[in-house]
Amino acid sequence: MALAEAILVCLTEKPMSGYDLAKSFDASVGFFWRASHQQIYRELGKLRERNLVESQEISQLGKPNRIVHTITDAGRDVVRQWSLKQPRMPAIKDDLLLKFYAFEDIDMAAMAEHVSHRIEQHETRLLRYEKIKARHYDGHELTLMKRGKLIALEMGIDNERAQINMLTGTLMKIQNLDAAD
Amino acid sequence: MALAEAILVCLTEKPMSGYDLAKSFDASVGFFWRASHQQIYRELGKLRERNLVESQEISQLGKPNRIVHTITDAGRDVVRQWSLKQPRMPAIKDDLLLKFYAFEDIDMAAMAEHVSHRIEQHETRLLRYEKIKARHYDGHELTLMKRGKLIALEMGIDNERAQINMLTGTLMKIQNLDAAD
DNA sequence: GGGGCATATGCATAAAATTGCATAGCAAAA
DNA sequence: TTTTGCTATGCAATTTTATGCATATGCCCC
Repeated sequence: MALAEAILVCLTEKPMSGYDLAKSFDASVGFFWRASHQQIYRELGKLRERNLVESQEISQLGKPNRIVHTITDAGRDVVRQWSLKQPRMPAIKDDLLLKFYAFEDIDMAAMAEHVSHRIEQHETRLLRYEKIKARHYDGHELTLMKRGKLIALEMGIDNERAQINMLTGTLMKIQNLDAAD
Repeated sequence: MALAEAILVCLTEKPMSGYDLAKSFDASVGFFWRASHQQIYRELGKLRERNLVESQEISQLGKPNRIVHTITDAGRDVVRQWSLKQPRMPAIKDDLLLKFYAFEDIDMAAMAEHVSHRIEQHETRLLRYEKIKARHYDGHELTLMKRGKLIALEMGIDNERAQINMLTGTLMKIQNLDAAD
């Protein structure tokens, strides 16, 4: 249900087309809310019907027309109301953790591989977030909106660091296990 | 798709009824894979059709009959194959993080409330995991399967601690922001 | 004797998410 | 010159997840 809110939140910053939103989801919001362009287009239709966004077609030379969506006052109201509600605990669905539960029926070398790979992915993300922080926040004047985003970004950075630590520890445990046999 | 595998993994330990599985999902596996009993019953039907589990009805006095499901050799094979595949990065969907992106349209007191509440939830979980560890693992002889589960449990514990740290830092940032205005 | 709780399984429906397909024009590289 | 990639939007089908309802028995407590 909160895809609607995720889109509205993005539009509080500036009007965007579906394509912009999809990119935005890939780049920034995507860390904590993933959505495909199909989902976004469908949801935009619903939002328009509920009068939470207004849509305007803009002609472009050499490119297909773009439809730019602007959040309405009613849309902002929905965001405000939603912000008061308790966010629910995110449901984790992690294949990797699950594999530890089948330790007897599993290839241990593959398992170590998986963990190493996961560490690399978190390191890539960490690097990306740190670059964003350095480029867009350090030494910049911060509006209230930017402060909020910065906090979220720093939460992301903290989280990546924590994951890397945890997984590094896990990798050592697996290797010790291997040595003991 | 991996609900099937989650169930099979649980059944590698011992045969269980749908009800047992649902409880198991609530208690242990549930940290990284949540599923309702309806989902589980439906999936069990599919697993039976694919001959990955065998089901046997057992009469009980005073209680409804229970249907106990046992993993087959084919089922174990599926688990083994699945364990070789790279687990995908879990998709995070977190309302709370999203709210930081709408900082201008949001009630700051409510925000602090949300973060505090989230901290409490993580503390509750942490306590539960530590209890399980003390009761079932510390000072016990560890089979290979138990070692795997212990690693997963310790990952859970690490994770809860990290979340609590992160959120505590976040709470302070929000309060400083408030004081600055 | 009634209400609530735990055991035990399942259907029906609705909402949400994923995946594949389709279109269409321009630009740059191979 | 063909292919690849980016901009830009969307339908259709399927899968997954969530929510509410339905049933049946027995236990414990008030």
